[in-house]
Amino acid sequence: MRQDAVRGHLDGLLLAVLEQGPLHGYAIITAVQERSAGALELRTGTIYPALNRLERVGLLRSSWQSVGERRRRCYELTEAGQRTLAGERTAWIEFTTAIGSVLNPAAPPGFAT
Amino acid sequence: MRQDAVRGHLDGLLLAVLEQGPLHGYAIITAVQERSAGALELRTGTIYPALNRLERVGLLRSSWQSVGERRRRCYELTEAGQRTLAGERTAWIEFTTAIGSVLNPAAPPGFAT
DNA sequence: TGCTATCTATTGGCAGCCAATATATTGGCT
DNA sequence: AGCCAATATATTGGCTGCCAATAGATAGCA
Repeated sequence: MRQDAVRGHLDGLLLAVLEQGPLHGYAIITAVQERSAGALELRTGTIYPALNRLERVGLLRSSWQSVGERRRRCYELTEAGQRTLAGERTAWIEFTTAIGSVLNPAAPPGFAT
Repeated sequence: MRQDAVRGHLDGLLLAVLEQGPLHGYAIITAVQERSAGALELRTGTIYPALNRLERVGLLRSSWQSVGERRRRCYELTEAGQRTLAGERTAWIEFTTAIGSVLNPAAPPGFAT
């Protein structure tokens, strides 16, 4: 998988893994990795700025937690984030439909199978 | 549809529309537009450099044609281009599978429907 | 005489992800 | 005790690759 593959779809990925409950940054990376069967390996330089941006625009909310001496910053979806996630899913379908129909055109009308 | 949406998939689109026969640049734009039901509107600044690049690396071959006074540059797939197209289709499936499985996770094992 | 469609082409810009880098804790293995 | 991998957060600079803007030419129609 091309490293740059998530370009344009990162927000949707982040929102999606946070849908089922709060996660901290490192856990988000592993969650995306697991759910994509290892295909998508996000880097810290990719997600931390993105998470900050998503919080800044009100799609996420964060809070610091402590596990012993270790601090974690947990992110969770806001209501706006949930609505945006729904929009991202719709956009994803439109996107794959568009590209897919060019890449694999349907048989023309009247084409006998 | 985001304008920037084809990023990373442009080559596949160009190769795919050329699979069924040679086309010139302008016709490629309309072909992509039609096959995507209007969703994808490529610009000249997008495709001409891309077509040149694909020819330079041997995936396309071009020839000038004349229709009256008007000149057209027709592109067609080389054999390498056909092989690359097949690879692009495989990569597309892997890509959509990866993103899709994160965006819309399958029900976990044991989840009663 | 314009306006739209057809046709090719180049350049600069910039959005957005990544590599590299920095820092610190924790737990297991030897 | 010492080392290393895993866990955890964060920033910066850079580059890829598409797009907007621009340019120019022919053709047909109102």
